[in-house]
Amino acid sequence: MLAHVLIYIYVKMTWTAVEAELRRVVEENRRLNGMLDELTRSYNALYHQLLQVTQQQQHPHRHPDHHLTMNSNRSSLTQTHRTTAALLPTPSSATATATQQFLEPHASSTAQQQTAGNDEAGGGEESPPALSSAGGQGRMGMAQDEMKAPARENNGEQAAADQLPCRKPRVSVRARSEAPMISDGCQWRKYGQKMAKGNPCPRAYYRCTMAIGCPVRKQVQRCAEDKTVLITTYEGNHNHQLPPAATTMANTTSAAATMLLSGPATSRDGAMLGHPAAMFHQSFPYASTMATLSASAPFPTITLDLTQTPAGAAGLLHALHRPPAIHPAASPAMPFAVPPQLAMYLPQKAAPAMVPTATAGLGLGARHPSVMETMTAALAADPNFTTALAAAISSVVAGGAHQALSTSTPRGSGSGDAGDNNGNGNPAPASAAPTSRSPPRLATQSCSTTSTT
DNA sequence: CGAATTTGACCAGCGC
DNA sequence: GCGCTGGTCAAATTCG
Repeated sequence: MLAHVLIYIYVKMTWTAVEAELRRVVEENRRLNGMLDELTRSYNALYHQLLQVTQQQQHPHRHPDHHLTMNSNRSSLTQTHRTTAALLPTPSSATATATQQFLEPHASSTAQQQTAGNDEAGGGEESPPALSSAGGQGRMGMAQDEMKAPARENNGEQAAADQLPCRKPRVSVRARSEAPMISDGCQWRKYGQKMAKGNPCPRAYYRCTMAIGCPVRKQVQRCAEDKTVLITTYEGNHNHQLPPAATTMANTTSAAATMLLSGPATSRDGAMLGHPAAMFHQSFPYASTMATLSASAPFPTITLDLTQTPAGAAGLLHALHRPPAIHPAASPAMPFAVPPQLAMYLPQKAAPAMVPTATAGLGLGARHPSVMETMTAALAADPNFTTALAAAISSVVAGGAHQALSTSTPRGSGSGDAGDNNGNGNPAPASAAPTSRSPPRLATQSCSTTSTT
């Protein structure tokens, strides 16, 4: 009898917690919907402005200079592939296309094909199915063309890419690490080392060996100014399934890049008020200090700087776990897409992985501690964060990840998902309300990093 | 002995 | 055209 009463009380409490969480999620969802409407309206306005400008100017080669703001880059790069906004199907898809094109001509062409049935094939190069399909299929599709060109033939592909106005984009991660190379879950084989100009430290070249013919390369180099800073630059798309550890890093970079692409540079542009960039930047003002995008020729490069102030790093981590909703695979309704380049890191199974209210960080960290070591390094200096981290570890150790997922412990452990969310590494937007950046979230993120140290 | 790393050579792009 | 630089290759070497 007593057991029944206890069970009843337990269920009651749990239900109350669930209800509270549900209300919060609904509220957040409403807020995001409003944001989405706002974005759509802004894009419509911008689209018409762009059309007007295009009609007025009629300049085929408008932006020969690569050193432009991100806005300019997008437009110029887009125009390089196709003839300006006249081809842009709809404001929303156009934006996605522009973003994709900026980073990956291959995928952009696909996106264009899908949206407008236009088969320009992105300036002549082959156009794999790419990101059109959600998650891993998209990635695998993207890699198909590259699979055709193992080893040597990659040169040919690269040569073809070289002819493109927009070469393969890169994702660069700056992090403090004593290790010669950060562990990102993939297997790499060193194939070269060079002394780069202006840096006493050699630059090492690695290629992914997790699959035959995987075209992904990465460069590792220590920062000249601060040799404790390790700069890792990724290039290319994997043609194979990524281990969860790899997807972790991937999610980090992809989320940051997504945020970035819609962010800093554009927000500087007054005309872009209402742009998702501006909006996201309002939410994550620190992002501009943590991530930068450079389209300086020939590689557009997204740089994630995890070496800066702990507060900023923590903020970035917050942000990194927020944008999943803007990933096309996860939320096709959003008007802008994750960069295909970064999509290589995205989870193979996007939808199932999107566990609501789950904080990616915990799952990531719980599974692959070493992956987040760079962030750990950046964050370790913050005492408050360390405290939160310790709390998170305690809760996880005590309750277990899955229990943490259950709503029996309303907020704190509720943010933890040590489960499959990893594949995605991103929490549902509902759990990522800017206003509800609760310590548990921080803690869970830190948790992922702790195990690395 | 096979796999991984090292390292000098080669090639292509770019600026002058 | 020439030199510089980044990126890659492949033979030699090292490692497990």
